[in-house]
Amino acid sequence: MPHELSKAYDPSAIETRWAEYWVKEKLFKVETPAKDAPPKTVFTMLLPPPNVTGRLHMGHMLNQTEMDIITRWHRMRGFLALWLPGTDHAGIATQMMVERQLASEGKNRRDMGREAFIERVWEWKRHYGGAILDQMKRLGASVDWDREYFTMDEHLSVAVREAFVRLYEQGLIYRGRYIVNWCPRCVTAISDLEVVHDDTQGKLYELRYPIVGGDEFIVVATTRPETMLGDTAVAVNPEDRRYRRFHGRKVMLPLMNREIPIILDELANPEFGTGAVKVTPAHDPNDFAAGLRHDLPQITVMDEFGKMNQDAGHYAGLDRFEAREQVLADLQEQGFLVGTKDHTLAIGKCDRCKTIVEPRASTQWFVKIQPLADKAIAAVEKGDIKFIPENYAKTYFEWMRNIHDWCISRQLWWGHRIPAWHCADCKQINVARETPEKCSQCGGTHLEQDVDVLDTWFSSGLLPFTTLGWPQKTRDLEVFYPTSLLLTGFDILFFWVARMIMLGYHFMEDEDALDSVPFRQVYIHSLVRDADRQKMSKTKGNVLDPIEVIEKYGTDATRFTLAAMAAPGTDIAFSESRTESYRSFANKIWNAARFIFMNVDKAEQDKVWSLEEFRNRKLYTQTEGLPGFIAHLLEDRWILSRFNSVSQQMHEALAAYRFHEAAHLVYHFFWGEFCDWYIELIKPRLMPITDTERSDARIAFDNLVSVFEGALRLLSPFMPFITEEIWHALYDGTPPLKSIALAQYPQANPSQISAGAETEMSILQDLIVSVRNIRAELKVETRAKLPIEIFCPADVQDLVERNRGALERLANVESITFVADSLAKMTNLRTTTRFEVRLVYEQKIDVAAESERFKKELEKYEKELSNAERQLGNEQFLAKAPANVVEGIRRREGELKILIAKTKDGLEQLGK
RNA sequence: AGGCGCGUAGCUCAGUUGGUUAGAGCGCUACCUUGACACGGUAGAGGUCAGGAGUUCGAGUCUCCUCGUGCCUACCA
Repeated sequence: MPHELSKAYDPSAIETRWAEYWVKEKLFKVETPAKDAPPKTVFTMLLPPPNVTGRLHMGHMLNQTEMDIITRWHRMRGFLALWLPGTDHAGIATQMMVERQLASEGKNRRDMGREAFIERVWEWKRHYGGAILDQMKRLGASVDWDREYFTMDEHLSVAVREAFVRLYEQGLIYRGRYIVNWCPRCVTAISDLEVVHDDTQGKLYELRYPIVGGDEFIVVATTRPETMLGDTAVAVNPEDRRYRRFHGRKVMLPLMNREIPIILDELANPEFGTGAVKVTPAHDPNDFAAGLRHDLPQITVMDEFGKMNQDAGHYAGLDRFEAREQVLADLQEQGFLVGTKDHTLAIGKCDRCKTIVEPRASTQWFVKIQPLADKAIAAVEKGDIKFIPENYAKTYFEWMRNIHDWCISRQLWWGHRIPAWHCADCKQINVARETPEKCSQCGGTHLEQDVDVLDTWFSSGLLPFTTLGWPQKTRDLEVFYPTSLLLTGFDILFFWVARMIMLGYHFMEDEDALDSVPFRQVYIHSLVRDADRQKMSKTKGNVLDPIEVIEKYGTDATRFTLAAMAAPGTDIAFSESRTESYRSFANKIWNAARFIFMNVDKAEQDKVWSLEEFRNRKLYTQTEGLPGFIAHLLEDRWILSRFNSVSQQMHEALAAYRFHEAAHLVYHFFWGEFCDWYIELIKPRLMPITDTERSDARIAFDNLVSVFEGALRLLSPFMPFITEEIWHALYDGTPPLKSIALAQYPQANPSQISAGAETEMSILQDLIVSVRNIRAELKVETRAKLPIEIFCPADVQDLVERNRGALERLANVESITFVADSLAKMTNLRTTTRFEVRLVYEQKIDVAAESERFKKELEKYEKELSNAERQLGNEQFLAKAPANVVEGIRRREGELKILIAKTKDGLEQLGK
């Protein structure tokens, strides 16, 4: 038996099967086109590489669903669509993960040594690193798995070294001692972006420092009293008169009994606190800068673990927070603590482990960012890169224009090791692509590679071109760069997007690429929140696991939910009730298929219709409309018109990344038009008896299957699984292509759009709904067929005559009588501007309810009429509004007058 | 401190350049197991678009203010 579809739609029974099939058959593999190959329009997109330690969350799923819809759409439109997947080695995150694992075995990395540890991480990666990509396969992501990359792959590592060396040679990478954000738990420097700020209730302590050679004091304020151990000055503002007498004096630093100068510096803001500020150059960025201006010594009082060191006097060995308490106690005891105030401050914490970050002077590698930023700003200003929604460009500019140099060295083991070798003999730094044999300056051979690794984002910032083979001049780079689109969340706008723009622009300009931007468009999607609009977070415990949702409702329904809720620029409050309803939608599609297949099978048996002939028409290769569609009857002309209108609108929606609009369009078309009306209208034609009927049935089947097949293609990027399953079944398991994903996406054929058919259909629908409506109102028994009377103009009468059967069947009508006079004074009536229809039914009606309804209607009409009249009476309006708007209102005014008169008649009649 | 966003039906959300009667899903009410589907069908109720002022012939849509709410950025001790 052909067309086998199980009775109930069960996503779990089909989805894993197709997911595996797509991967196994390498359906989305993209061969590099040969030089002399006929040119094809190319669509390239990079998957934002998830952390290799990652597990799929709703944000990923939204991101990937949107990317997949866009990629599948382009592929079906005939583009050479390359979607490149991969994972990120995620320095800190991965190292932490493995360290935790080691800890549970009672080991730690320092005991193991660097090499053994790294080997252990690789081992971990081999075992667990593919998890998130396996989850992706389950989503149906149509990536080219043969091109999967890992940011620590050999060829990507070569590219990273190349990029580093070039930037160094260009003077855009330097090494120096500066204040950086230091995480004492991760024991590494982190960039500004990796610090998250939390408003915290803290204290502001006021300390008094005695002036040397007198009995006066100067009072300074601090939130981190333990750093006073490293103070090397006190600053006052040169303009601040209060402290004029202290200019040139020194203070005795309490506890440490060290004389330190009073300096004059803008650092001190006379408006804040006492106007005097302690200066700790080794532990505060502002103080650090002031220290350089005044040539102050830097005294580091903490070690890399956040413990006080030997320069912290007898506090050495204490943890920084213990030291704080101890210092305060001692200051208090010795009378130097003069005040404690509540103070809220945005305290910086490590993005990874939430440990309070310690600003710390240390030697690090930096990228001199301004020259790169300038070009990257220009690229967006010029429109070479477009942000969608546009307002993200603002955020981008805001950040780029206030950018600081980028600290790219990390004191980790897992990552790309910095390609710099220190000469033990002459201290020369040798930056090189390959491990150097001897020092370039002194020729010595005692070279040690720098121990630091690069910030993870340094390598991911290069991906748009390194994944295509850079630094070699590959054919891939020629064909696929620049990528077409970057689709990602705003949370990595600065981390990743901005850096890709800076680095892509920089390096690909070097390559003299025709277009050096890494991507032409950036679509920023919104955050997926929970049903209560709360941000999903592990600590809140409100994280929805996409895999669980998929298991409950199916991947298609979950994908569709995300697409349907993904209006650009607004967050998504994910609600399972929506997913439930889209599972119903999938079920509807399933059952429509079953209905069609059931009839098709019978028609084939009866030799009424032939799948083979249908197959030969090759609809799936057609780009425009539904070729071969024969439309004499209204429902056929109408559904063809609707199909093309919807195709057109979907194209516009997808081109603008308006996923929710596209989803709603296809949903409404399939359910509200194709199923609710078209299938219902066509049903009688599917069971022919006479020869005439048989020949019409052939047309009916052709049309039914054509529209259905077209609708599957429209739906396919959104719901790839169910459409694949049904499409294969439609062709008896031997489809003309390996996948619906390789078929053509329907595009509108304007000549198949018929305003006339759509208008006529809407009148017929109104008529049917009106009769049903009267029946419901009168509580007519469901099965009872009743006569109706219609008063209407000749064209509507003609329309009804042509579709008499449909009206009778769908509205449960026994007979139709056209009357010559208005029915306005009759009961059981519905009135529109095109017709009056009355149900012939002798039964007491609920006069009160009926007149209530009339009154309500009347009120509505009158309000609208007064609005219309007001506008039409306004000369300004007539003069300035466009003609079609005026004309529309004028026409509506006429209609309203008629409706009001008729409704009044009806009311009067009820009164009798 | 700056910047961005949100407030539309009971709930969750749409509503692109201002233009005729503001939509969807869920929920709710009534009826219906009709040969694809109760994950269904038919009909229905439900909104002074947070509040105020302004621009305009015309504002859910543009401007300003107020209230409520969320987020991002920032080196104020």
